[in-house]
Amino acid sequence: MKKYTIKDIAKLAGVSKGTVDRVIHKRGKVSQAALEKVTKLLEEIDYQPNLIARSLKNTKNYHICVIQPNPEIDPYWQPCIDGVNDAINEYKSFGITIDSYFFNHADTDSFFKVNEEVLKQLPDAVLITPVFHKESIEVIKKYNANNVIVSTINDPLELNGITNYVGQDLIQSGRIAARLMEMIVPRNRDILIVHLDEVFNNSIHMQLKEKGFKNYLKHISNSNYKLKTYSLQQADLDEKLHDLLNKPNAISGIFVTTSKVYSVAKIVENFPDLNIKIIGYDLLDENIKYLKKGAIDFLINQNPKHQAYLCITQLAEYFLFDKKIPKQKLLPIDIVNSENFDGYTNN
Amino acid sequence: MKKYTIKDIAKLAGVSKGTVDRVIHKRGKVSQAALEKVTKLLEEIDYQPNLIARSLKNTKNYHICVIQPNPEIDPYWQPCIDGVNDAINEYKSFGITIDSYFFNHADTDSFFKVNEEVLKQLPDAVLITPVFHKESIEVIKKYNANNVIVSTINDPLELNGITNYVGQDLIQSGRIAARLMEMIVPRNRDILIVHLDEVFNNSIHMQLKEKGFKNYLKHISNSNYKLKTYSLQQADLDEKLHDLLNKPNAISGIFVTTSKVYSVAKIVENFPDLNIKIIGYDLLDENIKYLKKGAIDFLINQNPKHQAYLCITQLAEYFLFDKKIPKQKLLPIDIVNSENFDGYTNN
DNA sequence: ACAAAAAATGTGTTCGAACACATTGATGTT
DNA sequence: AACATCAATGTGTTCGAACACATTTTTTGT
Repeated sequence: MKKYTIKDIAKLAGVSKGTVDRVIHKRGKVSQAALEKVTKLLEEIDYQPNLIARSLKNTKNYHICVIQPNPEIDPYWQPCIDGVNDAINEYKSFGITIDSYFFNHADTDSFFKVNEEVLKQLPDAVLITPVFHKESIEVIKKYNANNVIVSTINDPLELNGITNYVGQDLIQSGRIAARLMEMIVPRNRDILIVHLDEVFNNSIHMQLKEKGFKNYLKHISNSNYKLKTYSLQQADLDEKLHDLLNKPNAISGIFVTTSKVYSVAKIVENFPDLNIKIIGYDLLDENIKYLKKGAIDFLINQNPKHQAYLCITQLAEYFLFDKKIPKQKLLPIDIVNSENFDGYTNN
Repeated sequence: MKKYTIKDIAKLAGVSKGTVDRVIHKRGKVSQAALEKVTKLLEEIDYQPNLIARSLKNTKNYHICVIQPNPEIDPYWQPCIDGVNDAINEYKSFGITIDSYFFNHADTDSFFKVNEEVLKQLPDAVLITPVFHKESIEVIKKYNANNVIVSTINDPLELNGITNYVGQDLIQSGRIAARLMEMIVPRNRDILIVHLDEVFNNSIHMQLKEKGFKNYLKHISNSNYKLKTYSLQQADLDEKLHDLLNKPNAISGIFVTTSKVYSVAKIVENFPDLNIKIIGYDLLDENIKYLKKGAIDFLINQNPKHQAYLCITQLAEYFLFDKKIPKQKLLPIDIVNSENFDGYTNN
């Protein structure tokens, strides 16, 4: 199982390593005879270039900028930083530098400002978390014009300018929630779908989850759930939810399409007799607290940490080892309950 | 953000690269003055050696042998091969060769024979799937005596001779099943725990799962489930299960601790009125078929493919880049239903 | 047939770390 | 003073691929 080098092949073919190199890289300037001889040999021994030697030659330092919402404003984004940090540690000695930039996810201006700053630096790639739908499309165009590779996570923009998207199938995500709900909420009951955020949010992921949720329940026979949808900001939640829970024909299940499910659980906790089942998103500490108590029944893990990590990893492997980047990478959608959350938080 | 090389540091410290090298590798033969100057400089600029250059120098070809049950006899083991193949593709151009060896998981002799063959080759590392508990301990001792690194997956042997174990917390795995069962089976009902395999199996993972399952149910108040445990080989299943299902006070939930859950579902299917909930293990095609139909309610994914892949990856990164191997790596325990299995099978 | 142009082929250097080997300088011994 | 000893330091080569540059061979035009 010898490892063949260019030199070995040159000797075997009776030519110089320069010629072998020209054949491998299709640089031309090679006679038909030499071309055939070397090509045949390369195939025969299944030549695999030593990627370590190859990338050693390439001494360039690659620069990746990460642009994401400030986790101090919304803690949901903290795992992204952790994922990025893991990637930094893994690749810093390979000549890849990564800088993070934060914007306020309630303020499109800050988003534009940060992107301008990044664009000035002309990094090799940017990783954008597109919470602002149409604004993101705008800035991505600018990056494309400047040959900056654009990667996105979390929210599929369906855009040509994006090199790779790492995320989840959000419609399917909604279907999963519906299937779980079906298993734990008796038929004919009322189920609430709640879109909940601190601020107005023009990203579409909540709508896609709702679509999947309804879609699943529509196609099972005799389900007869009564569905109601509310789009709320956190400030309004308390009043609205109390209204609903105090009505006579109360609800039996709540599907919260965001990571803010803990604030729903906090209120519902006070109505233990209603035996309301709650399903929501993401492994925030606050969510896990209620999951352990049994106030939240299931959490669906969007795995932002792994999304960010994987995205950076793909870029790094592309720069360093010429590895192809898949246009889209859909991560598994983890179902989390009070017993298995540990495996997802400690990774 | 310049990347400093040994040469840079030599120049800055006013010494030769040889001296810097001696400091970095603590080879001695360096004056106190030079040592201090270089050490200080290294810290100041947080010197990170270029791992690519370092490993280029190391031209050794590492050899890893994988020893696992023959997937043609038990298809559960096919994903391991897929995981290993992924790893092969990823590392073949880095000077890592991997050979697979299969044994019959019903025949300890074949296990010994294969291990003998592997030992003769003196590979750098072996990846063993220890389905035979005490036999595995025996062969691992031999590998240790010959300085062959031993990695294991799937079944924690709690043994000193093992360099790394990649797997899951099996007790917790049982608890997860119990938590799910609790959510979908009404209280006071009968629940069956079934250990099911084609052959007699002396590995302990089934016992650990049972322990976790019982442990969880014991500690919830008023659960009052009646638990019964059966250890069966597939040949005896049909008769035994029919017996049980035809009794008056029939069971409402079945927890199968192995991947053979499909053969339970196949029988239970014929008793739709009993509305029996089934939870089992692993994403075999046959299991997913029943999961989709609703005959199986949940599958717990042990992710053998990722276990194998990760194990090889860790070894490779250790050989190539001196990366530390964690003694134990516990993978998350995935809860799979009819809607999210796709994300786990297509990876 | 011969020079010039073009094509084919060969040679040598580089990347950064590792290490074998060579050189320097200080100290001690006779 | 001459020489051996030994610690400290410096130099040069290697790993495999990539590519610039040098050299040889072939083709073309007159």
